Amino acid sequence: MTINNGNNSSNDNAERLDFVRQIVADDIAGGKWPKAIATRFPPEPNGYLHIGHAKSICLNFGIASEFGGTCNLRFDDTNPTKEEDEYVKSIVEDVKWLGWDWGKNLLFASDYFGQMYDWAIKLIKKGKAYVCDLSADETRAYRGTPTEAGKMSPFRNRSVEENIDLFARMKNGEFADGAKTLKAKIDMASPNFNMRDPVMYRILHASHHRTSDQWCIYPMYDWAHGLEDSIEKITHSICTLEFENHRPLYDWFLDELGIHHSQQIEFARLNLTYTVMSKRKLLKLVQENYVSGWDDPRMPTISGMRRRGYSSEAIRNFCKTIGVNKFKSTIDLALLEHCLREDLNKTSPRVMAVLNPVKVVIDNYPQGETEMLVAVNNPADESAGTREVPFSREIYIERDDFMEDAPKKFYRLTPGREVRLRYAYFVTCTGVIKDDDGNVVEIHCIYDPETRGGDSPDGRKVKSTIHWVCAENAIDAEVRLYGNLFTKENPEDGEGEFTENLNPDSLKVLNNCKLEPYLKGTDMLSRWQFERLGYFCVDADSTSEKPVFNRTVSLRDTWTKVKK
RNA sequence: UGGGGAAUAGUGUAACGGUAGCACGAGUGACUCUGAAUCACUUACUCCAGGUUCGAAUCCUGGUUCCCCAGCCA
Repeated sequence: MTINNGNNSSNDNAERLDFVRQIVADDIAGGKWPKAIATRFPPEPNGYLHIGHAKSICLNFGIASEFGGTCNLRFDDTNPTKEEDEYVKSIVEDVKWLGWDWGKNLLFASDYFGQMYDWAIKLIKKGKAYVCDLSADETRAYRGTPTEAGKMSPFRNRSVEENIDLFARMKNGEFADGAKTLKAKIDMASPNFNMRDPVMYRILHASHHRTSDQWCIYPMYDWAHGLEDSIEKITHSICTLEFENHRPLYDWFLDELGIHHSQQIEFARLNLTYTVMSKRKLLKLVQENYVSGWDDPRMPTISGMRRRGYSSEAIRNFCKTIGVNKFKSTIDLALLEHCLREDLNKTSPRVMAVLNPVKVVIDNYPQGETEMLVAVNNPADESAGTREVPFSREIYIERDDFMEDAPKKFYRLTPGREVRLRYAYFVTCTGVIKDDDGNVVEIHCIYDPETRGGDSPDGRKVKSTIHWVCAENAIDAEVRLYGNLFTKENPEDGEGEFTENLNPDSLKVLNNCKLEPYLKGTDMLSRWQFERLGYFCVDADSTSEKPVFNRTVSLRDTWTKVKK
């Protein structure tokens, strides 16, 4: 079966299904689930969402919407020692920003603690669970090794009555943290460690961000997750590869309980070059101040990317492009940037900005005069219209657009050469003024009044067009240029910690940037293309006196390749 | 030296016994009032060895390599 999910551009070609969608399609075709299919995205609120989560979000919500099902946003909040409400808020915001809708189903595993407790009692009564007094160290020792079976806990054969009593007292807080656990009674000789009497509950006298001090015991992932899926009548429980070994246990709990049994399907998590993706590592970057926070624009977090200027459309297209598979792969960051530019090119209005200004004086232009010239807002979108840009005798151009001794391949401004000032005039460089150290501080030009608007009536051509900003009306701005956070494709490479591969030049702040006046008072997060430079967005640090722009991504640049 | 997974151009992903295709990247050229975008072309792939078959990336056998698992984390 193939489906066509509407917003794909490849016309009549039905999209091929990835292996997860294939399973869902087959299940529907075979009538396995008489009602609509149901998926869920189950984050633990112990960190911010990142681009890897976006892959999972797009998979789960995407499948639900393509197959006429539903997708719940469910917090897997079973470990109060690591979870916080701040994370819940950010996750809700990020999923929403990505454009997905969970309807009324904003759910919490902690709401099911009562039901889970009852089911644990049921297993105890069936003789399939017991209270164990072994310490964490002892439990590890009893578990055995890959080649040797584990040993049975001396507490494995307590009576049902004693287990029920002890378990109730665990719940009531009569025992210290770690003193006892509830374990499933399965098979200490199983080659799969997860089946060697896994812990179902541990004692934790910790305050939970939602249930406060109501519970002294908290369920472990393996016990809790399938129950959560079952309660919500999830049909396809999609998770990452490392849970493949856990599937027999997932199935065992649901079968022993005889309750709704959803199918667990595992896919490979996303890896991206030049970035780390584990929450532990991202947390370290935040806590040890390698970055300014979870939403630092260099972070692969959804909030960081949003602040950097990514559109949710670009992220969703990326997730669609990379596909879904069962083996470890690492996506080239260039593909993410391609998806970004593809969207931004269509949607971002163009504007002129000079990041590294040098003054140009047009000697034959009338002193004290200013005129308005018409500029196109977005050549990729005619409906974006035009705007007026002021021009006068003194302007700024990019320092990189001038060279005194230019190589043959350099066709920007150089003494004696005529170039076009975008939407303005042809100008010819007549000379430069330098300071004592030989740095160019001012460039002198003459202009051709006949070329107003940027075209020459005599049909003469210029080799290049450069951008500029009128000196008198320029807005001063700060611009932040971001590079890769790490210097290595795989930040784990090398013998040291991954933080040793941090790129010291991942942030460059430019304080003397000049923007055309059209940009005055622009909205937070609004996205622009600075012509010939890249895509930029307004940062939250902007003030009315000084706007701050983030460079989302540069334009593709064959010139720097030519320079080699 | 136990168990569970997986291998297709540089990267990612299709092909479901019948022409190994697509995207990104890289390269070349065209066009251009953004050295952008756009367009055209080029480049390069089935982990290995056997077998079944008219025909194998696909099925079988045996190997190789990589990933995951011994938290009272998820």
